[in-house]
Amino acid sequence: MRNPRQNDRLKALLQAAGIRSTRQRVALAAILFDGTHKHVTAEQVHAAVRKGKSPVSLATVYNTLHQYTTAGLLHEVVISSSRVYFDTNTGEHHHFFDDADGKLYDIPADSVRISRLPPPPPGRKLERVDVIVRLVATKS
Amino acid sequence: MRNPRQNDRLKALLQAAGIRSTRQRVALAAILFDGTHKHVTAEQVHAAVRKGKSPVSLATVYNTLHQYTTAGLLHEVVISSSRVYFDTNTGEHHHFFDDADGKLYDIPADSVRISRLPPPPPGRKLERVDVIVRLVATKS
DNA sequence: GACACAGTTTAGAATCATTCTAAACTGAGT
DNA sequence: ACTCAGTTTAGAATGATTCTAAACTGTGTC
Repeated sequence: MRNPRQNDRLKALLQAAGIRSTRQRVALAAILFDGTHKHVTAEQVHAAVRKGKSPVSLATVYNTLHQYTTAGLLHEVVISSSRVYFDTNTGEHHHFFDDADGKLYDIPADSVRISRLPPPPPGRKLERVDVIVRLVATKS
Repeated sequence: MRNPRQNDRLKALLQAAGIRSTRQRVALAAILFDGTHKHVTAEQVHAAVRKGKSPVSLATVYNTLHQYTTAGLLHEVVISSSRVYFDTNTGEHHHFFDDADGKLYDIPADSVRISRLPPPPPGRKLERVDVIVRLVATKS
C-alpha cells in the first residue's frame, strides 16, 4: 500500500501497541490489518509480502507475527500440528476448520454457549476457551 | 507386561479392531491400554517401550499410533503446534491444557454444553467438536 | 546533520517432530 | 518348510520454525 494515509494509520496502530514502526513492520501490517479479518500462516504472509515492493525475510515475518501476537494485535490459532494460523480477529470467537482445504472460518462467540465448565485445577486459572468444530466433506 | 492373561486380552483387542497382532503392536498396546486413560506423545511411548524387554523403533511407534487412531482405539488431540497427543479415551470429552507443564486433563463431555452452534457450510458436515480450555499459572 | 547504540533485520544454519525409503523380516496359509 | 503380503527398521528426508551472529536502521544527542 503506497497510500500515505494508510501508511499513517498503520504506523499509529503499531505505535499504539507499543511497537516501533519500521519499513518491514508496516509492510506486514498493511497485509494483515487491511480492514478484513484473516487467518494466515507465516508462509502465506511471507509470500504476500514478497509480491510487494518492500521485501521482508521469512525470519522477520516470524518475529513480527509473534510480536504482534504478544502485543494483542493477533491471535494464534492451533488447529493442526503442521502449521500455526494467525488470526487478525482478536475478539472472542471460535472456529470451523475444514480439513479438506485447510481453511478456517469464524464462529461468532455468541453462536456458542458453554455452560457448566468445571473449575480449573488449583493454582491454575482459565486463560482461554477454544472451540474448534472440525468439518469434513459430506460423502454424497 | 509378561502376564499371559494380559497378553491375550491385548491380542483380542487388536484382533477386534481388525489389526494383526505382532510383537511390537502388543508391546505398544500394553503401554497404552492398561486400563487407565492417558494422553501421550509418540516420544513418550517410544521412551516407555524402550525400557521394556520388547524394543520398538520410533518409526513403528508412529505407524502404530496412527493405525490405532484410524482403527478408533486412540484419538488424536491437537493442542500445541509442537507435538501431537494421543488420547486413550476415545469417548466424547474435552480438555484442559496446562501450558505450564504441557499436560492435558480430561473434561467430561457432560460438563460442557454447547448450544446454538451454527450449521456447517454447504457440502461439509460436522465431524467433531473440540473444546480446549487453556490454563496458565495463577500469578499469586 | 553527523554520532552512537539499542533495537531490528537478515541469510543461512540448526532444530525437532514427523514422514519417507528401501531393504530386511515375519506370520499365516499352503 | 515355502511363499508373499504385510510389517518393521535405520537412517535419510522433510518442513515448519527458531537460532545465530553479523550487518543495518531509527531515534536521541550534540
